Amino acid sequence: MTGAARPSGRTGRRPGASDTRARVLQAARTSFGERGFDGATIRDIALRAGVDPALVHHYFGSKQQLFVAAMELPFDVTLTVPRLLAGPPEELGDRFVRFFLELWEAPANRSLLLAVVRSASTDPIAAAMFRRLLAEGPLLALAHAIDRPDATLRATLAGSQLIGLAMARYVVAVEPLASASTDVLVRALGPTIQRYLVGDLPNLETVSGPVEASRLPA
Amino acid sequence: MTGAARPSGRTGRRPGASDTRARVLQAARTSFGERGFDGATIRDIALRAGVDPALVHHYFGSKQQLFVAAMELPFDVTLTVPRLLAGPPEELGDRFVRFFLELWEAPANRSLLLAVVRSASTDPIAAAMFRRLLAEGPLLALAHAIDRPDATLRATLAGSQLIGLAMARYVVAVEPLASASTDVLVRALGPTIQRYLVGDLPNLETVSGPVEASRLPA
DNA sequence: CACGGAATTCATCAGGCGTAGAATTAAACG
DNA sequence: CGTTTAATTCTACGCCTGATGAATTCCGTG
Repeated sequence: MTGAARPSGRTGRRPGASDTRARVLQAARTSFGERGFDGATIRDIALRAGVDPALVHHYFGSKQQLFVAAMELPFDVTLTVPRLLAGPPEELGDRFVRFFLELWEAPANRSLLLAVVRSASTDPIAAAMFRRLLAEGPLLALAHAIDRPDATLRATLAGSQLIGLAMARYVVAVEPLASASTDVLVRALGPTIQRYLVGDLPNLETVSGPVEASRLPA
Repeated sequence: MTGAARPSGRTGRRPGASDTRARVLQAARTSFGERGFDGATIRDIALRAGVDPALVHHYFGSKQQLFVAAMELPFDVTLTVPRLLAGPPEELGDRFVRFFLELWEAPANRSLLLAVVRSASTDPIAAAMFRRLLAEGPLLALAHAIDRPDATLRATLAGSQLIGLAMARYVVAVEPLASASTDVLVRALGPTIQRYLVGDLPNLETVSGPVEASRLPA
């Protein structure tokens, strides 16, 4: 335990160094992660950080700005792309699923990711983050690196499966998915991701024929 | 347009027959669908129904009870199971994906389904509905009808892919998934669902060996 | 040691929320 | 026609929310 840090009782600046800003950010991630953007309250976040609610505003301005600040990813996702591409190409799906699960299993990331997913359903800014993670993150980079047609569609297809896994396993905790081991999930989902990214997706546009032609501007 | 039905202005019972209850339910579905349980307000629902907010309480008691009443499925899902089992077994995945998409594309169901998904992230009752739809709905019935091991895991795996599709396509509208045609999606997701339900999922429990044994009570 | 600026709290505001009860009107029933 | 019952609105309470501005205490610099 970090020792729940109650409000100071006395007014004015506290003696000693201050990691308050970081504590507020962590409290925000926890609260947003548990209740989503709308459900979380500045008062609750301040309480968890052991701080007066007004201080949160002093640091971050508004609830939205606090959310944006708290949702900054603590690492660079693009760095993971080469690591995923290394290794046998036919196991790429497995590697990605494992990477995705390790991301979620780490407690440091967990509440942040939960917060984005929980909030994306109702908050437009969170929805934009969500869309960016799913459609412009490492999935798209991978899909482009593998040089097959329909890269963006492939990336979002894979993303949809992974988001569904996150929803079922972490957000609403559907059994037996929620308690399944990482290995089981890799074996179950790996081939799916593999097929979406590099496999044959039959006739994705051929059938609807003239549609694309008419979509082109003159 | 249904002709936005403003509040009557005069107090007391209105002359003529009254479809108010149904209009409130429909307004509730729309509002819950757009903003989720927390985001929707009784005042907004009443406004859409052209009615005083107090009437909503008079009919349904509380916001939670209104939600439950509004989320009643307008059809019997179990009836669809035999229809899905009929036809070539190797196309079962395709049929299910098509069935799922038709469900969502119908405007009558759309807002209701959106409401459940949007609310499941934060409201426990909605989360329970969500879990029930995903783990006890037609997917589980199908998985049991096909007689292979790990039926519940198979059902939730398929469910996770479909929920992910719903999130990406309908809730946050990730392109190009949101604009993809039904046919494209059936061709892309059909084989995934097929594999989850009836395919070979290698070594799902063999590896972790003693785990289940020790889980059994004496 | 003096002083400016940063950190922290207090008190408070205006607004929206779910909910409750009383009052009013129309329909249903005998 | 009289009475009961259902439908509808009005008014309002109490609570919680995000936000603001002034007051207090400490740190850092000269």
